[in-house]
Amino acid sequence: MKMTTKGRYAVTAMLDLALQYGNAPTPLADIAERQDISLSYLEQLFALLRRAGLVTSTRGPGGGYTLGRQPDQIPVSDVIKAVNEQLPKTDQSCEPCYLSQVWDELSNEIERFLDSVSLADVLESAEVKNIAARQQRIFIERNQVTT
Amino acid sequence: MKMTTKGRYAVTAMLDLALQYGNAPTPLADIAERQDISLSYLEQLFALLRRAGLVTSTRGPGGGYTLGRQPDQIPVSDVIKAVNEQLPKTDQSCEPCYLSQVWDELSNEIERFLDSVSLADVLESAEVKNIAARQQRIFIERNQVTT
DNA sequence: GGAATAATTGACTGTTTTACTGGGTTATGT
DNA sequence: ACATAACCCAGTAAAACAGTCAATTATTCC
Repeated sequence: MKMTTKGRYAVTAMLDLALQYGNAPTPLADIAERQDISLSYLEQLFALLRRAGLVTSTRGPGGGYTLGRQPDQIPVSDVIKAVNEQLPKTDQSCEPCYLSQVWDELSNEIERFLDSVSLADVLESAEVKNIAARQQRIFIERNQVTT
Repeated sequence: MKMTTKGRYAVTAMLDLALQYGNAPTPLADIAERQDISLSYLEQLFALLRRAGLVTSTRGPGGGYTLGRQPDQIPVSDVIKAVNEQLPKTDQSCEPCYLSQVWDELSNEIERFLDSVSLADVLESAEVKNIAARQQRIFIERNQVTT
């Protein structure tokens, strides 16, 4: 799981869309102004988000973008992965450097956390910590069995 | 909390050092070979790590680097922050874009998680999930009070 | 049909970060 | 003295980031 400012832009824009959910499609120009992001940069990001099926588009006047699913059905991790998508992930052939794999485990732990947090969750800011707690209750159970 | 490959390099190298903890100082050349990282790049990273007090150095033959503290006293977050340290964090003057702040909360949640995971924890790979669980038990309590 | 809207596409630019190369100097143990 | 290894610095190719600009296409509204 990569955490960069690019992912931050994408998530912020998606949160904006989530706030408009249920209303008419939102033009990128509106998001650009509200979130202070360059319109053309948003276009790039939304091309990726659309390819990932996270948003649907409507052209013409009154058109714009809409969330592809309900805000509570879109994990933050999906948004981040959509804009970061680089495939060269697993480098085999590296026998002695299992330490990199140890790092990967840590990274996966974070990914699992973001898997469990939806856009709707994030919007109810105070709620975020509850989600963390709820999701980690699963960890506890998992470890009570394993350990 | 920024998660990049740079941080991954740094953490991997520090984990290598953690494995040698208690022995003689480890030359960067050894780490470079074992972890397949460019020596000069390691030098750059260790300059930052040393400035952060995470490692101590010994010059001359038989010299090298040693962890500044015990492996269980060094959180992963410290390592990542040490090599990423860029100060321009808080951009005030942005009144309407509270959505960015919402993202920050999420980012902080991850940072808190990595605060609670030490190098020693990471090494006992299986242990990582236990840490996650333990740390989140605190969240639960925190939220039981708050909610 | 014509005009405005807004997505879609693509090429192109400047800046920053990444990851690395290579050179040197300084300290230190043998 | 000499080898070792940290330290320091200058440069650099490639990538990622963030944005600009222009053109095209689909749609709605008049």
